[in-house]
Amino acid sequence: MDSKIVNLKSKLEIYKAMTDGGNLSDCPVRDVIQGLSGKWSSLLMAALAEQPYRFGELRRLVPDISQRMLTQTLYDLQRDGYVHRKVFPTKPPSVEYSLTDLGRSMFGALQHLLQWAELNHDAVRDARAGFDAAQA
Amino acid sequence: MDSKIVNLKSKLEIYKAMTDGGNLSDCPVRDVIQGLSGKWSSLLMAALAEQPYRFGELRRLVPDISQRMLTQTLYDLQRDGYVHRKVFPTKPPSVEYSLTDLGRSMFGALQHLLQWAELNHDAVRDARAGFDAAQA
DNA sequence: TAGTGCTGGTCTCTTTTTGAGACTGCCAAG
DNA sequence: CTTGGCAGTCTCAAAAAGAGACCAGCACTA
Repeated sequence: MDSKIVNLKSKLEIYKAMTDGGNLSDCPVRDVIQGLSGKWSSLLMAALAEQPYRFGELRRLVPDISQRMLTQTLYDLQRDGYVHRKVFPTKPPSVEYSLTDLGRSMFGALQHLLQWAELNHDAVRDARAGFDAAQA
Repeated sequence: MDSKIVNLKSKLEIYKAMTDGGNLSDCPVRDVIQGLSGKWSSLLMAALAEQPYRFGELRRLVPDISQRMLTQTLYDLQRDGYVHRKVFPTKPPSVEYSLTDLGRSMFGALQHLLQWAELNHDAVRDARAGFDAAQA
């Protein structure tokens, strides 16, 4: 049931990479993580990891995202090289979004976290409930 | 150099877990991911995975976080059960933050993503630069 | 021929979240 | 007696996100 951790850097080194020796505003690791830490990024990555989707399909698949945020999140994911945007010159034109190789590679890493969330969400729920009860 | 993926669910299943069969606003997986998707959560988790820190130490360690967001992010992480907050009754009282077992477990999963970011940030940078150039 | 709907968005307005920084109370050192 | 460290809170401004109207172009329908 455990997933093996192979060749990971020490925790110390990971943290160092995120502070980048003081050059905080330009730290590349934080820069990359920032792009993934939006509210909708991981959800859309998970959807597109399953299969390519069109704009309207994604909208129906994730009904509680606003059109504005769907547009913008897809734009950001495309800009960072995770998502490919292909326009078909039909009438009206349709647009298909799919993962790039880089996107699939990144999702391979993100997947661990999503998996953890699925396996442990009741522990988090319990912690939250207990904390709120103790505060009251 | 590759890290082995053991016993991961199919991509389809992960996405399904995030949509939870239509029960979107109450989906536990999205709920958990939401708590981690803040701007500072992963950075503070990485710091505390290295060693316990006090409030002021964290503030100096991450100089570009505002005091308000440091307080609030630590509060949220504590509420979700990842972080333990221990008050020492010195004068003035000092407060130490450390990871719980749940927090360490979660960081084990998060670590893959941080590691990926470190290994691939130049690819993302390149993609971004290329995209911006193409837009201009 | 007028109305309806689908395509993938943009625009504006309001609400929420975040950031910057002043302020608190307590105590110890200089 | 002023200064500084401790761990925050409070207020106000700026940025981000959400809600929903609106756009052009074409197909289908009545």
